[in-house]
Amino acid sequence: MLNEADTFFKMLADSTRLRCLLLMQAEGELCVCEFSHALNLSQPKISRHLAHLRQSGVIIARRSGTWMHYRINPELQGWALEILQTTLDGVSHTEPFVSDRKILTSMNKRPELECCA
Amino acid sequence: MLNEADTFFKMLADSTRLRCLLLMQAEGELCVCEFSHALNLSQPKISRHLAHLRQSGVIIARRSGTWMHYRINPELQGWALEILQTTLDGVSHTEPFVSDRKILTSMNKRPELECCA
DNA sequence: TAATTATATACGTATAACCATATATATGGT
DNA sequence: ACCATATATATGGTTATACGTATATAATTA
Repeated sequence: MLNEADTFFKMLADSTRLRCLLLMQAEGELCVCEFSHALNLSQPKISRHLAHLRQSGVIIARRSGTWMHYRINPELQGWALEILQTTLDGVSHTEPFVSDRKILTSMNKRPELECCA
Repeated sequence: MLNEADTFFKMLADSTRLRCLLLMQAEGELCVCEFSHALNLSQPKISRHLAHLRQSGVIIARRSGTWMHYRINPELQGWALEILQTTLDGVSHTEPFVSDRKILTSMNKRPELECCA
């Protein structure tokens, strides 16, 4: 997918998806429970949006045990990757993005940070 | 408007609006008849999308006689302006953007290029 | 004032997007 | 096999978006 530029922007046009994307852009790989905790949104809601992002090719997934880890697709076209970074730089100091990162980094029992990566 | 980043991306998430925006980003100020001609889309369709872009603050308008000239809002936040340029650079060599510009520049009787700017 | 050109809006409809809740699957451990 | 945890999907309802067509407004000119 992602032949069409407007498809890429559709993925950024929902606040839940944008928060997830910028969290990944800032922090790298994250799993569903981390998104759910950081954004304080239900697991099905997060999961559905991540599935959406994955289907459109913006992110990729990796399973590790029961955890699914998601990250920005490094094979995205250069301009798309650049836009993600520009957006992060532009809005990372504003809400809700500040809180999202803060809550994430203060989360304990994060899967990635334990044994099982 | 445009407090919210996802609102900005919503504006880019429709192919008609994206084509109009990139045409403005590339060519500067344009009027409705030029969009309608270049994209080969009906006047009401173009006009409605431009109104949408204007309401969200992404573009601004200037009247000159019967013509309405639209252009990218120069007071957009820096990151938003940067994204428009990055997008243009990234996709301007692909369809439908190539054709749009080609048809625009080969259009005769363009208002801006005559007396009445 | 009437006609013409350029643009904007209104109306009805179709489709798509999002949501909350409930349930299903998948993995690992006992 | 059973249970617990992590994640995914399905269902039904609500709202938002986009569309084509018709019509309205706004400015210009005769």
